[in-house]
Amino acid sequence: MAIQFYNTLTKKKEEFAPQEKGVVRMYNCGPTVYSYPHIGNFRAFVFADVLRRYLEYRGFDVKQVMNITDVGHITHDADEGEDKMELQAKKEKRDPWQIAAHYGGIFLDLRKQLGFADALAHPKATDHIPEMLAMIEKLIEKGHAYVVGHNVYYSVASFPNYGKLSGNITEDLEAGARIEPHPDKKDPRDFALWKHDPHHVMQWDSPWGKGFPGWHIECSAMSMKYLGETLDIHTGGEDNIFPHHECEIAQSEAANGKLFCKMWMHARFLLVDGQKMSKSLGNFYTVEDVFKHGVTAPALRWGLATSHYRQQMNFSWESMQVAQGSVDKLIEFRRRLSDAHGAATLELVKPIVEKARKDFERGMDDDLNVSEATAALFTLAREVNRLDPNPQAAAFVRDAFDKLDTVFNIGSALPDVFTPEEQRLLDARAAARASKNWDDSDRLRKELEAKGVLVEDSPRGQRPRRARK
RNA sequence: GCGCGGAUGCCAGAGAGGCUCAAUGGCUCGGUCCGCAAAACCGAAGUGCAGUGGUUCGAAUCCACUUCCGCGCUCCA
Repeated sequence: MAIQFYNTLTKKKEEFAPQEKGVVRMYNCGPTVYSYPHIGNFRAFVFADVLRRYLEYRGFDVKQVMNITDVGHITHDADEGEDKMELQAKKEKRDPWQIAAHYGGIFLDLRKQLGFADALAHPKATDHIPEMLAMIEKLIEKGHAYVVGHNVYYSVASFPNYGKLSGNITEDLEAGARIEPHPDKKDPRDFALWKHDPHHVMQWDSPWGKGFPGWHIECSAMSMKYLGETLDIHTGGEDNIFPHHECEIAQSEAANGKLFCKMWMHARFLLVDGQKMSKSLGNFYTVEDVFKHGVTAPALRWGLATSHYRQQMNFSWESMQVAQGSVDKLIEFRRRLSDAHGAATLELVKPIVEKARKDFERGMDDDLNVSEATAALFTLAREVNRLDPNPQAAAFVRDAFDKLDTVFNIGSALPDVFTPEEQRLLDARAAARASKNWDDSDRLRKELEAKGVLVEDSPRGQRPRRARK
């Protein structure tokens, strides 16, 4: 069966077929690094990572680029209000460059902690000013942009397809009464490509004077630089659909005369207690907050990844606990496979594995139906546990499971490590058990538990593992 | 106003005409194993797919209307 994804552009599921056989060019809208990323941000990023990993699982060479926006977002309109970077800089009494470096670093570190596959590049807007200027000049040449004073605007009227992604048309927007006439703009829908503002801290020279790039141009310029004029997949949060992605299409297609992207995929918002996460409601959690609650990185990953990306997901601490339980269960399954001593043969186990693989792929092929895919993993675990495989059969299952887990990547193959002190206590407990000294044995187990090491006894001796906390 | 998406068992959450009188986790109860604990496994319980009407031999699944909820419409992943 072919891989199908829901395309925001066509509003239906479509068979996925990249331009170049076996290669996927994917651009993910990344964070604006003005503050700590929250788990809602990470839902979109985890979605992008799982998508990338599944495509790799399916044998594609995925060229993935995720930008880091470190300039240019303005709090209100493309013309007024304060740049968020600069606002935060004032709060922290630092300059915007420091803010960008600081939070950008945190973002990359969290990616690592959450087990993200490395992207081909994480281009920063500030490193690509020349590319943006070149694109703006091209747009002016082609008559899609115009200069007013030291500012440059994109002329929406020059691009008839404007609105094809979001379905927004001018009249509707006006009905929403959000568009106000602007003295410099020929059309209220027009948006800034280059802005002049003497108060702005981050400034660059341009043919139109000192200024800074507009809100959308970075993604057009950078995706073209790293991935070419036509992308196979472009992802982002649902809020990016309009105006951000609509404007990207307008800029890129006007500049290059080519389709900008074939497949648009958007992750829906993460809600908290049924409402959108927002600072004013106080239901705003950073990744760190979640870790502080004792949720492990794999569990957060799992929790964010295993509800369908096009479905609003309701975050709760209970849902995190459920995710933790699921992850622990699968990790435990993986552990047992390394320690198998049952009787079931390879022949018995093979059809179970085959079925799991088939079900897993059928689910993921269908627009990343993660519920079906994870159900296959749990069924695999239960059926294999029931059979109790011999070492050879277990090794076969283990290899298959590890392959499947490259998609959700809960890190189940990572061994537990114990400190010398913990190892000493474990040895002592093993000795106590050998002489049936249950009092010492139980005492040592408690001691180990306090250190975060859980010990389970089996007919073949004790089995220690690190508590997932 | 315009445009999306949703309402499934105690909870989370799949299923999009018959193979599903509802996958998979969790929860509860009983059991196997077992020094204890844990894990694993086995079994049981519970409900009937928001409501109404329709299409059909047959509907969570299609159509219509109703009710409720969330999101977008230049801050946002």
